Amino acid sequence: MEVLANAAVAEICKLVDDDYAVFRLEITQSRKENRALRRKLLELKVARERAERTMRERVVASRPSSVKILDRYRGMARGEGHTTGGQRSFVKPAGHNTWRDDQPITVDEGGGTSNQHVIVIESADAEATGPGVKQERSEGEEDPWHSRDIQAGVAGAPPVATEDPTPAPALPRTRRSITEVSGTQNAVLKSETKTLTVTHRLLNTGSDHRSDPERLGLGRLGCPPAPGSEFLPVFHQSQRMVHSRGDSDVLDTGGDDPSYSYATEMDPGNMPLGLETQTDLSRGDWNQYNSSVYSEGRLDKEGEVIVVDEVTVKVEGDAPPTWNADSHLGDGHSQGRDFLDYRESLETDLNITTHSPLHLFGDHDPVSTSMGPSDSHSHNLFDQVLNSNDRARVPAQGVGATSGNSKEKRFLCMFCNKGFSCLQKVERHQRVHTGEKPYSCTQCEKRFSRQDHLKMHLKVHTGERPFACTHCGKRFSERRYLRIHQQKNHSTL
DNA sequence: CTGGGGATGGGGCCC
DNA sequence: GGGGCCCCATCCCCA
Repeated sequence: MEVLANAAVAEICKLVDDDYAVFRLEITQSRKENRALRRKLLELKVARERAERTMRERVVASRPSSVKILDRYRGMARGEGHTTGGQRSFVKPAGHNTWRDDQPITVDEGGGTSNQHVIVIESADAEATGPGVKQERSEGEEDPWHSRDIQAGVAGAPPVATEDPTPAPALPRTRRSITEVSGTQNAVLKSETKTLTVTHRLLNTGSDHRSDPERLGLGRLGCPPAPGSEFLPVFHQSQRMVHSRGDSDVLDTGGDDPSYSYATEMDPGNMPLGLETQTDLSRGDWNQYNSSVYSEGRLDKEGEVIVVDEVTVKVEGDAPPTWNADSHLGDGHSQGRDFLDYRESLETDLNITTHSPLHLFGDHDPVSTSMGPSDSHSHNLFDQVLNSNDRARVPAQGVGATSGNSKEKRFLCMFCNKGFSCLQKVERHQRVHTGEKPYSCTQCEKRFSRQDHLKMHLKVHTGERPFACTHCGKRFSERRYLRIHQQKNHSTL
């Protein structure tokens, strides 16, 4: 037994290491690409400045009245600017000859300095060149994989994002950038700036559906259409605990934070940027695992493919993460720390509108499943999800989860694609996958995913047996027991 | 093996 | 429409 366990652990570790190596390779490639882009940008800038200078001299010679304007522009380009318009320039950090990943990019805007954070999620076929995360750094960030903060702009005004006016070119490599500037003026910059590219395919259930949000019916970042009805994959994150007893379960770190409870559905018209965070989480190597998970769900409803390839993540701020993967990871797997930290950085910002259930899958590292809420339970989340999928899939194969025979089931579980008629149901259902058990018994600390289950459980403590047999007087805690009892013992009566 | 009982997931109804 | 609740089915454990 022990030998088997050790062998299993060794295999798991090997898988982790392999995946980590792949991931690191992708990171490296992405960084290289990012550096190249930065260099290119710098060259363009220099060339433009030179051209402007030339033009300025020419204008000075002909129209002295233009000097002021051009000087102003020039100054702006150097980062001294006082522009109020759309012209912005990057200021190359002093002392560096080339752009590096960790260099801040200062966006001079209106005399203030803003941080420029852009993440572009490009189509999945970029995988051919290595599905990497090309991260653009901003001030205060030390390492892209430790980039802690993704703010979806939930609080306050909705995030303003401007898509690149030029329509995304057709495949194979569509790219769209949405730039947000977190700074004094919260202005929106178009992405003539550098972009951070994240390759991702979310919920690609296998078909070769490409990543045109419009085609997918996402609008800007919305919900994909589905044949016959609106299918809304629901991303859900609910509160951790309702009746917290302060137990030490590793996954209750978010329990006391009221803001930890939120649920979001991908709404075509109101798609918060949190979605992007979500999608970002599952990019890269996760796809490997995701595909296996989602393909299970796909068995139910072939053709109901949800693909989100191009989404944008807003990165800003310096808010520290509230949940550290360190506390959830055993030692000996620190190789994946960066990986996990990055993931956590995307997840733990409480302002993120949506919360990726994928984080519960973690990477396809079974060891990491200990991060799941079900850690304290008899089986890990990995098994739980798969088993749950199997279970949930059964009824869906019948009439079809979205066939709408009785009631239109337009809310799709993003884990298994199972359809539900209302949002609460799918949120409730998704706890099967996430392992969330927000309802805790105050008597025995047992937890439940549903309130009614907790209520039922409480009868164990109270000894409540409200259902009495009218024939023999025997009492039962649930009606079903009474019915079974009566069928067996009093069926002839 | 069987029955009782706890846990859990889905569907439906009511407010 | 959402939340709460109930009913039902199923799985599992245990005596």
